[in-house]
Amino acid sequence: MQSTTKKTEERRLEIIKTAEKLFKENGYRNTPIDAIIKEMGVAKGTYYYYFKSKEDVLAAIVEYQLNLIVQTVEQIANDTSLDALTKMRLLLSGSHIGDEDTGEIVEQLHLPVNRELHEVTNIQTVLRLSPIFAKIVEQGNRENVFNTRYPLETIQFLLTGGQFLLDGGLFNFSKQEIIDRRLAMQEIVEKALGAEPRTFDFMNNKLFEEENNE
Amino acid sequence: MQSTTKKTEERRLEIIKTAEKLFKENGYRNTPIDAIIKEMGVAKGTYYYYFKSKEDVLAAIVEYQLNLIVQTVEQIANDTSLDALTKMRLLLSGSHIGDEDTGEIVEQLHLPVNRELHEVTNIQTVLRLSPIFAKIVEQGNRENVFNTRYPLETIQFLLTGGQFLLDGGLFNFSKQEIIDRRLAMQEIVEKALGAEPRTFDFMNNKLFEEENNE
DNA sequence: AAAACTTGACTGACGGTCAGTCATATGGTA
DNA sequence: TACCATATGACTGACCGTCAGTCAAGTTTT
Repeated sequence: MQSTTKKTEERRLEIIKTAEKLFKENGYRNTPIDAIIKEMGVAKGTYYYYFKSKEDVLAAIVEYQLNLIVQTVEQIANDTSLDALTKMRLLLSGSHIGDEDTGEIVEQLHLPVNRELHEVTNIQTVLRLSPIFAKIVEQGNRENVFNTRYPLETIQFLLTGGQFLLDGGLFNFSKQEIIDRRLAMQEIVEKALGAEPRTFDFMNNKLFEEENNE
Repeated sequence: MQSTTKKTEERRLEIIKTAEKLFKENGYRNTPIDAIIKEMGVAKGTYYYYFKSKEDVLAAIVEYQLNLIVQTVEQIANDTSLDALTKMRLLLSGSHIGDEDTGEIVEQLHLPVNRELHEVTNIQTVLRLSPIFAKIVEQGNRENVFNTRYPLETIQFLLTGGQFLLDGGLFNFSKQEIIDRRLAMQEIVEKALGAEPRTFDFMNNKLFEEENNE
């Protein structure tokens, strides 16, 4: 029973990973299920034994990626030895939150062809991360580095803005436009959370290191 | 020649309106082009004479609706007799920006079935309204009621948050959750624009009048 | 033997194409 | 003015290819 379950889980994961790869290469719409099963060398029915629809595997991909991220974020958020600002720095310094897993493929993600992928990811990201971040904000309130009346709602708003406007790949901004928006976002975050100006400088650290690369 | 051209425009609009109606009733995906042409009593080819794809008419619907809104917004924004805060009040008081045209149908729009409709609408709304609002913010800076370093980027962030989180129908929030988020949003807007607290009270006026209805 | 898993041919829906029809307009000719 | 030829734009609907999803039957595992 255990080995079966494990095997089943493996198959499921194999489909997820294969689909993820193909979706990122060619886009969700341009990837027929036939392509996935051909790549895997299995029959159509096998796919539908594990997933009930095409969208279903999309949701699974997002859930899988997001679980990894949530794990990391939660670990930091729950570390009682860290103050709120340190937690924020660890979570937000460098580039986007979602980068950890997707990493080098991020470029491909920005194809207009991948709207479906983004859409689901963005919404889920906001919904799952906001309660965790809200805890940190509350901690920051207690530590007197933040001053926020509605921690959850505020962080949810900020995450939404950041996710959809910057990380989501929905808007096709140029490199410079992204920089401008990230700088503005830092100010908005500081003001919204009631933190001192420049408290969130770490959000844009890497921006200037990489600025001259292209 | 003129009458021909006009007739052409009418047909195009007829398709847009028919498609809009069916999309809102049954969702974008669940509305085959065959349904649109059947409703109109024309042939498939007629549709493709005016639109090159199914997505094409979606974009046209959004463009049409948005043009109406942009017109209204621009009129207020360009009124030299109004100060920035009055403009903001006129544009933001009451409920969502996008309500003017969609109005009573808003409920239907919240079906999960209409993601495609939202997505395009949301993005376009942000892109087209942000430069106009930015002008108002700059005016507010000059009038010393606002204090914003990055007017365009800030307003774009705020619009994105508001649009996707609240107006977009992407998140299925309950009535109470929406109220909480709108209250939080007011504070964020005030802080981000550097306005005095409660300056944007008008954003949530109608909230409390309607609160007891359901 | 039962249950879990796999197969792949098949179906139906649907987006999109295209050769062709028809009414009206334009314009040349006598 | 009457007549014919040519062009144009709107429209038709049969047809095609793709693809998500089904299912009855087979194979493997427990």
